[in-house]
Amino acid sequence: MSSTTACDPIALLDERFRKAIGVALGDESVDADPIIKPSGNPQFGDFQANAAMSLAKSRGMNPRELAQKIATAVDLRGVAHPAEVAGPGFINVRLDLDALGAMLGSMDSANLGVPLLADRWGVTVDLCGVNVAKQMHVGHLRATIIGDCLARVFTRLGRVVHRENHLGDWGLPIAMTLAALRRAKVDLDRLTLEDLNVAYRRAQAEGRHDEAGLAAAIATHAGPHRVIELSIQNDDARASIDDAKRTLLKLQGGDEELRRDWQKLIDCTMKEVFHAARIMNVTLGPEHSRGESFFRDRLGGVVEAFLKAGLAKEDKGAIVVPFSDRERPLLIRKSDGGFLYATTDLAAVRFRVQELESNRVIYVVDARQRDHFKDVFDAAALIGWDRLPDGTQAHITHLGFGAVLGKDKRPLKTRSGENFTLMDLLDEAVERGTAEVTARAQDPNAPTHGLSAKELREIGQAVGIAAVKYADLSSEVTRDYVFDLDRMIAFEGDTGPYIQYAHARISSILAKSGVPISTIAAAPFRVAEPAERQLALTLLRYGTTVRDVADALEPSRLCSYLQTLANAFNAFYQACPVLKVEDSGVRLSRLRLCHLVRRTLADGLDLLGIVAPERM
RNA sequence: GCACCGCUAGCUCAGCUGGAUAGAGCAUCGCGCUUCGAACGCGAAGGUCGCAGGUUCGAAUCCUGCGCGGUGCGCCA
Repeated sequence: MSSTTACDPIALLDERFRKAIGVALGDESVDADPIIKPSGNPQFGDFQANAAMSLAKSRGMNPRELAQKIATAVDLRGVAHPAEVAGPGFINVRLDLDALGAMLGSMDSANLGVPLLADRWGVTVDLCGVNVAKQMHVGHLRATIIGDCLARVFTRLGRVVHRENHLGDWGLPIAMTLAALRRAKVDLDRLTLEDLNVAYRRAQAEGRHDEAGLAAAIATHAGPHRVIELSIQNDDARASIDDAKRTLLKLQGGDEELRRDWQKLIDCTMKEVFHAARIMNVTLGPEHSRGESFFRDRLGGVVEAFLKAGLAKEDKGAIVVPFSDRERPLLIRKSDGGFLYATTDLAAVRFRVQELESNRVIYVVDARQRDHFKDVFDAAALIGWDRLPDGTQAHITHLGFGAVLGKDKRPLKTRSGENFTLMDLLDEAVERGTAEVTARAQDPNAPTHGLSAKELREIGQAVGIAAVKYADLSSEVTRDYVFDLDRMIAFEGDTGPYIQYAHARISSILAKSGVPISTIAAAPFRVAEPAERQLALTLLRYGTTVRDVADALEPSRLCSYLQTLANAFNAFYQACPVLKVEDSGVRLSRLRLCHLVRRTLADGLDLLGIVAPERM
């Protein structure tokens, strides 16, 4: 028995029932999934095996009879009470108290029952995805914290993780902004992100001129938005576009002065990105930045490789990669010889798989780019860039998250009517969190009473940011994102602060007990009360939950788990006295349960990138 | 025109390879602190799971069609 199954009742029961099914069907070589699940209702026990019904169906047997055979054959000695058959063929299992205690003891180790995945290859997570010269908006919140969470989870599972912040730092838009700033003779050393953002938008507006693009958009039934967008143009654009193109050529040519100015735009942008990352408790620094410019010398090679492999062809002066199963090809070189973001993305796929040696690449990017990534990934597969040097197949996934809109389905606005930026959201969250914490600290009985304003603000930030991050991470990634500040920064119910609160309560109990941790950690578990049992069973699901989050790329499962655990603790705490209970054995057992819950909550919150204060 | 995503309680959402009576939170109505932290717990009420067929012992879940909403669709990124 591995250290993981030692504290995972489902894995243990799976093993036992697998054998029993072979025996019951009279064929020892049968290896069918017993389908072990937690019981939906405590009256049916702790777990159920649901395999008998489907197995009986495919073999033309009576489901209840087969269930009975399996229940008789299964060896649950030292694990659970005898299995019972119910309903159309459910097999119910109730764990033995000693076994439950032993499993808890096994979980109460350094890794909390989280399995280590032995895999020498890396996992690359494409996250954040900011554009130079643009303010971060609430959409970047998702790309940043979902990516950060997954990176933490894979790291926790023992994988080597590469965080890749694929900056939009190259190409015509940046050149346009740079050219516009230079024309306006703006002092780039005193640049603010707001100046940059304004210049970016103005440059974009000025540069909208694209007759060829418009014709193509109409001819290929492009969406109405695109057609309208391309239609609103004027001839003045020609001049600024030309200026931008000249600037881009000089920049690409290595012009020293231009290169320095370009770097100033990046520095100005990233300063705020890293600031936001610190506030959000996201692990993201300069070492994770690898922008489009990094790949600029590889773009020609990408096109050549496709041409050489016979996978690309010329079409109307451009180079495209056609697909057999759809009309739309992937454009990798424009008719004017320039490259596109598809070219860059192909270079990045190749780099991530073959140079970073990742057999798992996850793109946490807006769902609207689904078609684009499908094309890029398919093209990469055609040419074999989805395989590591030794031939190992890499799994490349676009984790597309939904649009971020207000209740009115329009872009978010602040009270003053400006665009709602990420910093606006974070500032508001920290402010409200601090106000909440400060208000509660006024109570003389509050554990936070008497803390300094600085301390209260630190806690307030942790609480406010937890509210925002939890609200985002707890809903299904792929769904559209309906943004409501008041609900997002809520502190009651199904929220991040609810989980933090449980953690703080436990920290307080443990401190108040005066019992050394070493004594607590050595106490035998004595799980008797229903609320204790429920809490114990919930605890034991932690390891598989973390693994499931990585498999499914769904942070919301971890949120849901932690919410259930905190809830089970609160119910337990209500029903079972800890410090006040007479029996010292029970008291120590409950303290150890508290300690294990605290560690699990802290670990889980950390995987979400949420700080768990001792007091709040 | 084609493709993709979504539709579950008044609101916001869970629902894990099809399983027992579809679950939370918010809001509403009750109950519980001379305090092991009430940012909590217990209970009540609230649902033709978009609609219609189909598959089967069993469907919110799988298949088909339709409706509504959103998004995307070659020289921007």
